[in-house]
Amino acid sequence: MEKSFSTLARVDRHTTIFLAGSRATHWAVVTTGIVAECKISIDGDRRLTGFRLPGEAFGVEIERYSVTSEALTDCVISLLPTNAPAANGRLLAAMARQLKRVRNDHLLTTFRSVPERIAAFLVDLADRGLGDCFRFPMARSDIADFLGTTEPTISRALAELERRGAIKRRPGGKIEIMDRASLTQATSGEANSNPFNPEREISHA
Amino acid sequence: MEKSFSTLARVDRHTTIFLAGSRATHWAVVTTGIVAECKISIDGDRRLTGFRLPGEAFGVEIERYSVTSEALTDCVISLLPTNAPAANGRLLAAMARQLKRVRNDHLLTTFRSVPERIAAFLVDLADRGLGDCFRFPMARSDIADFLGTTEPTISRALAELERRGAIKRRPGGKIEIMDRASLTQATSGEANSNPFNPEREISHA
DNA sequence: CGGGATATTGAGTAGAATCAATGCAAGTGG
DNA sequence: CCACTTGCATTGATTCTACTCAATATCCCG
Repeated sequence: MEKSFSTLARVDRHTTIFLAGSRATHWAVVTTGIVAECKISIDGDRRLTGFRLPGEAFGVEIERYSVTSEALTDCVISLLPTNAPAANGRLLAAMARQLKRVRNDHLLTTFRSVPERIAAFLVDLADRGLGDCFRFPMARSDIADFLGTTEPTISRALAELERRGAIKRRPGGKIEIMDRASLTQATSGEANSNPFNPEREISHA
Repeated sequence: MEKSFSTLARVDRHTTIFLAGSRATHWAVVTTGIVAECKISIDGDRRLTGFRLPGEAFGVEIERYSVTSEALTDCVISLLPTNAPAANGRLLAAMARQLKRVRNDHLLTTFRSVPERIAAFLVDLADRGLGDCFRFPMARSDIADFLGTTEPTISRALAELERRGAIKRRPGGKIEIMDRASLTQATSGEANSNPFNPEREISHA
């Protein structure tokens, strides 16, 4: 793999990194912190469409950004130019991965009940590198925004999942996944691994 | 624009065109008919993630397809090879458009109430070439599947929108958009055009 | 040890799902 | 050519999930 020109940048919490509608000159990879992709309506309503964890890309578009990328925590990101002919194949590969990720984000929000969505979200985060015992790296309000629900309902859903023995709440706000099967079958009623994913993403560029 | 090798294919209703998980050798553009992208779980649960109308592309991926593409009606599609080095820029452009479309599909499903989602969906279809008076090109059950609701609820939502004067049901199952503003403000509470779209897609390859 | 933000719990209610029945339209065979 | 069948859409009655508004608890930081 050839070396391409990337620059590291430090970004404060709540900073807009790429603005929807503006020219897509760069794309980026999260080094540390959490970035959210979102749409913001005229009246200030914000809708999160996905989270980007360390190692994941965002802003992978041509022409103009279709979503706003915002740092949910203090972040370090790696910026790459969109128009670098030498790295064209790389942009294509990144965009293909991005497409799969966006589809996955979408899928997580399609489950009918909130406990199902939370369960799927937990498994997704675990598989994306957080492991089986972690603290949510983003606020409840952000999760609620992404999953199309509210903070109280998230709390209740977590309580419900704990009652079922699927998870356990640990001190420090940590959540441990105790019974993966019961979490994934909460999302399908039958199968014992995420039934919608033909193959899991293994690595990131 | 250079000529690229595409082949036309006729596809019967309910046929799977690309299967999630299989090798992505081709992508395609709908010529006539309606194609749906969906995820299918082990237990047969189907979840539609988006509709592709004439002129729109689907299956634009590398390596493997992450969703299944299925003909909802009898279709004619135009197939293009994924690995055609001469048309690499074309694939990138198609994928970038696809990414925007998938994001838009996702966004349509994020509105909290069903009337909001239906309203946004109506405006979206109108803007994607169906105009202001059309018959839904797909079954109610497919719309329900896509919008995360049920057929009865769709009927009620349409009745509600008609009561508000936003739409009018015409003979032959047609629906006419009477008051676009009231439809779009049903999706935000304030603004008078889709508040989430920084720019509308104008053309297709 | 306070104080502010964040998270959980509680009571009441609204919206949508469910189950079931009816309406409607197009196609088929007698 | 009309009755029947079949698939699709709408309407109705009930149940239940999850939202809302509010209060309380917990965590983290100075």
